[in-house]
Amino acid sequence: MYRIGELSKACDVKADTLRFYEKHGLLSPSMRTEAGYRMYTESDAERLRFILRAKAVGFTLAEITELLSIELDKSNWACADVKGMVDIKLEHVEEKIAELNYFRESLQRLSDACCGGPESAEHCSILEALESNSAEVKCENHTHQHTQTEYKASCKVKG
Amino acid sequence: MYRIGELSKACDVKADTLRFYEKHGLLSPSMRTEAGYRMYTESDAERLRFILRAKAVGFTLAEITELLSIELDKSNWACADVKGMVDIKLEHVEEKIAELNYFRESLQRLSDACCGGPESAEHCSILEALESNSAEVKCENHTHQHTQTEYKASCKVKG
DNA sequence: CTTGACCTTAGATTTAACTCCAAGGTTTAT
DNA sequence: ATAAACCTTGGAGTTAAATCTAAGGTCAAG
Repeated sequence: MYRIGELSKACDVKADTLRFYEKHGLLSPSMRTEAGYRMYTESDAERLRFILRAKAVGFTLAEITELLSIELDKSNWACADVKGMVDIKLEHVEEKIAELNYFRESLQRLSDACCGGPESAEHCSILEALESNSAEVKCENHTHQHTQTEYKASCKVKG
Repeated sequence: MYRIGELSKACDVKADTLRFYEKHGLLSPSMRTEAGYRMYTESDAERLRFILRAKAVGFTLAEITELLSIELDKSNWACADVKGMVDIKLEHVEEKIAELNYFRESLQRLSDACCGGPESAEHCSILEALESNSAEVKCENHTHQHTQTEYKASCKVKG
């Protein structure tokens, strides 16, 4: 059992945010002490972590509420309805994964290109890395100085 | 070359949003007509698509600005600095991908469980699907009615 | 038995990211 | 040549998601 300050510290959110989530129906403490203090269980903490993860990948609180509402228990939902709902979310998530893979590949290409070798190239921005799908994308320092000695070895200047 | 309304329609954003992005340094039209109309090139459109993709996976405009600023051209950046910056973003993206995979697996498990067969189970919410890493997660309709006949066939009622 | 670190509520304020509005200039179609 | 459909700017308003403030109650330590 955590008091609001403890949970807030443990999950790196403000206590105010937890009260805000409660007011908006995302997360309510499982109990209150006699004095009215909120007491959160491990399962509440679990739910909070879910919310924070979902937020981190771009779901809005409204969408998260919807995700969390996917529960059959004692409801009158047809399981086909639930399945449909889940499958829509699933598609949504898969799209996001595809987009992130696109970013990852582009960033990787950019990272590999930079200081990766002595080859010359002009493709030195994210956007150029994105546009290009060739292996040609190489980045080499043209005019800029290297100030951090520990990295100098890996960066060769074109003569 | 697109006028603001054309680009806005093509990318499904408001013209106001494009002006907003311009004011905040994310995207400026490559030129203006004599009358002051904004004219966007294909490359501007490319940049806009990048912004929108990044937004969709949870980057803030400030982070996107930073991503877009990763350009070496004529700068005094040491390429090690740029590489460091890119690698940090890369880690960030990889974390997001990991989180989304976690969602995807959970949703998939939930989807598979629902209406997947006649077995009984109580694990019918996202949170329960998340907690569980066993194959036991099966969802079957207990008390709810099926109203959509086209789905009835795939849902078996426990007698 | 009080000091300081916690907690409570209600409500005001902030921040990011739009979104809208007013007053007016430009283009295009009839 | 004029109405409809564009565009311009500056500034105000909105929404989501916190974050802060004020006024006070609770609790463990010294």
